[in-house]
Amino acid sequence: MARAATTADAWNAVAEPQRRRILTLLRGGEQPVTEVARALRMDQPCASKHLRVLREVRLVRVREEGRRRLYALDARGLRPIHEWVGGFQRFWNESFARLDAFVRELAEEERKP
Amino acid sequence: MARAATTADAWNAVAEPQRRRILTLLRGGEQPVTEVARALRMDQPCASKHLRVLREVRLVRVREEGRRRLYALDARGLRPIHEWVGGFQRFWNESFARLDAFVRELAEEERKP
DNA sequence: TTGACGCATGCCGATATAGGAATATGTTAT
DNA sequence: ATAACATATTCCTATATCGGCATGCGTCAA
Repeated sequence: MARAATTADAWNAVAEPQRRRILTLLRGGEQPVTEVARALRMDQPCASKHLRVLREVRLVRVREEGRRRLYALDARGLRPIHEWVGGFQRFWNESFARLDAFVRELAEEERKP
Repeated sequence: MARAATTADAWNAVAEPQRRRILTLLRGGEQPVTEVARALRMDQPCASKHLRVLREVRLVRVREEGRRRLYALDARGLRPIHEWVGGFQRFWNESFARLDAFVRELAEEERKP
């Protein structure tokens, strides 16, 4: 079995930094492809392809307006990610506490060997 | 350019469901490889490889104890993900009509700084 | 010492990228 | 009808998976 497709789910789609930049940009409102490309300094086919991935996992919606296609954010698919990661919240604070304790321990041993 | 390595960052590491299951399991405390494999019904080499990825992106730490290696959660790398996704929180509960309103609000604030 | 155990790594195969260039499709304007 | 514009798609190449399976390599026990 190969690696999961980027279109498999929001997790895979969002693992790509360019696509995250697109989503961030779209928080400012819907944008046509060319504008996305210009704002993020990528060429148009590249933007189209990333937007397609985002569309397939439903993180963006498209609206046709004349010859342009306006892409808009649909962040609902990010919610499960936020919730899953949120389940670790207490562990990253705890990690700091443990690390601090460990570091102090080391310093203590250093002082009186 | 090919797709980013799974070891490129926490985003890519965590895009794989099996690895997410491992992290969830490790919230219950450190575990040796075989135990991870048993609990998640994967074979040992598979567990080892996933754990290696998680180790390379520093989402887990290893501690050697005799012939076993105890893997422990280090959730700090999840924090940036939580924060980034959290930036979209206001966008997923609201209906899209409200979202439009919000966008206009932003534009308004932009106009008069 | 000889196994048995715990774990990591190597190889294979099928699949899927991301970006770049060229091109196809479709819409508006002249 | 034709040109200009906006977007999507196709072809290409290099690279990296993920799971199975076999194997290598320390470490502990009899």
